[in-house]
Amino acid sequence: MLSRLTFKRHQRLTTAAEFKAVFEQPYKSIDTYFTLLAIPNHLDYGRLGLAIAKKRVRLATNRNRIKRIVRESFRQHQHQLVGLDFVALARNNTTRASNHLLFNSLIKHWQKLSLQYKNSLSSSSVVIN
RNA sequence: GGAGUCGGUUAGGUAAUCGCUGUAUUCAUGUAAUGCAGAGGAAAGUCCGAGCUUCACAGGACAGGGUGCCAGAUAACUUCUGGAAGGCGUGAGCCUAUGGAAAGUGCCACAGAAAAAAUACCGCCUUGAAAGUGCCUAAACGCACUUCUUGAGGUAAGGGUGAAAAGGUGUGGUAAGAGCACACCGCAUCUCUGGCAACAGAGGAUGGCAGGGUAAACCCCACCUGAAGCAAGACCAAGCAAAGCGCUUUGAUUUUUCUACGGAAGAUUCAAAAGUGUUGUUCGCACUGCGCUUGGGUAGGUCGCAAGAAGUAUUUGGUGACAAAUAUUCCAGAUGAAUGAUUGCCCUGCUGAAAUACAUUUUGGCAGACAGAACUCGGCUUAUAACUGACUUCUCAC
RNA sequence: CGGGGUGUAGUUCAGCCUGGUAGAACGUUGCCUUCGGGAGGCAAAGGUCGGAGGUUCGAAUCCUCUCACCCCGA
Repeated sequence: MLSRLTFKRHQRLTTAAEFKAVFEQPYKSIDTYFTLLAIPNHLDYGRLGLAIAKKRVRLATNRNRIKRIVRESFRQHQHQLVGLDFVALARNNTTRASNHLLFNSLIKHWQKLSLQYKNSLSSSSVVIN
């Protein structure tokens, strides 16, 4: 099913309740450009929400650019992001960085968060056993 | 070539791969495939003006707000076009809330005699008194002159100011002076001529001048103006829970208490205004409890939502803004918010190097701005890359 | 998206409506007091009034444009 790299509406967080859930007790990954939050969603695909604050990125053009980059990166790496809900938050430096830098940063975030998720899965299974 | 003024155009292109939103068609009805469409000149600031929607209505008077040379354009405007006047610039050009200060009120710091109707300080002039000096005389009177002295009158020429000082210059005139008179200039009023008008005119007549600035101070005059906004509003679905407090004034009636016997305070009943909405007040209109505090529920979907004061082309009218006619086109509709990412080649600009026929070629590097629709239009303002046209001025060459 | 408000010493605010001198408190610095510090007393410094134009003789104040920040709204 996930052989194609699509990004459809159901793969996005749309309601306030879904966003609130992610902010409750997430796995975090932070660097100079982004703060990423993630929780398990018990689905066989990943979902992404964007929270680019107007306070952090003042111009609408830049906000749109950052959102597109995050979505594009998520689309390309969605195979390793199954079963998680993500929320991406922008930081102060994000506006000044080039597209290339942002892509590299995001790749590291995906790896880190998916690793955390897998570790927690294995540890919980050990406890059950 | 330098400096500058006024416009105009475009908003990098293309290919490959992977995506996003809407819509049409197809089928196996889906997390599908294919086709088509998919940000701007400012989408921005929200500074104006409209459409549209709601508020039982958009009605009157006053208040409040806006605009302010004239004529026109427009659905409308604080916009635009053409013209007038004033100012700035060598010039091309640019700027101007540009009606009224002889309707009234206010303000004009400091300085200055005075900041507005000059009882006008100093000064100047005439003159009375006083004092002094000189002449004369026996002395006084008298005459002449003087004054850190003083009274009365005339005067607005001059006066270290100030942003601003009461028409200017000259001549006459006078005790000194003054539009007091005259000449020229300026000003005001009336008239004539041109212009739809603002206004213009070294046209004519009259007037000695009519009394500073400020109206983006109040104000007067003319014209305009209901309010809020698509989170307006309509519908569907889901859902809960209500509680407490307060509610004026006047008149009359009955009654209780206090009393300095005039009254005062409280309660009952009735009547009248009443309360809310209509920007403020009032009349009018509509509705009938209203206000405050605490608490509870939902924040999902559909419509509004894109064929319009629409775009493009041509013709005609007009100096122009613009209008009319004909033909033709359908051109974004998202909602934690689509319109993108990567790479190659080309294009444009800047810059380095090399070659030479000295303004071309080759090659390398960097850059490609400002910025993202959120109901829709017409403007204004601000941000901003490149190309390009016309004109002005300066320098050099011919 | 729409509506509204605020920008003045280092900080929190007056002054603006009604135009001519920018002021208060806290803080800072210096001196006094104390064995020393704190508290207290005295004195001083510190301002493009967010920015740019306009009106006026003169603008923190009036008008226009602009830049930040804040608040409210199904």
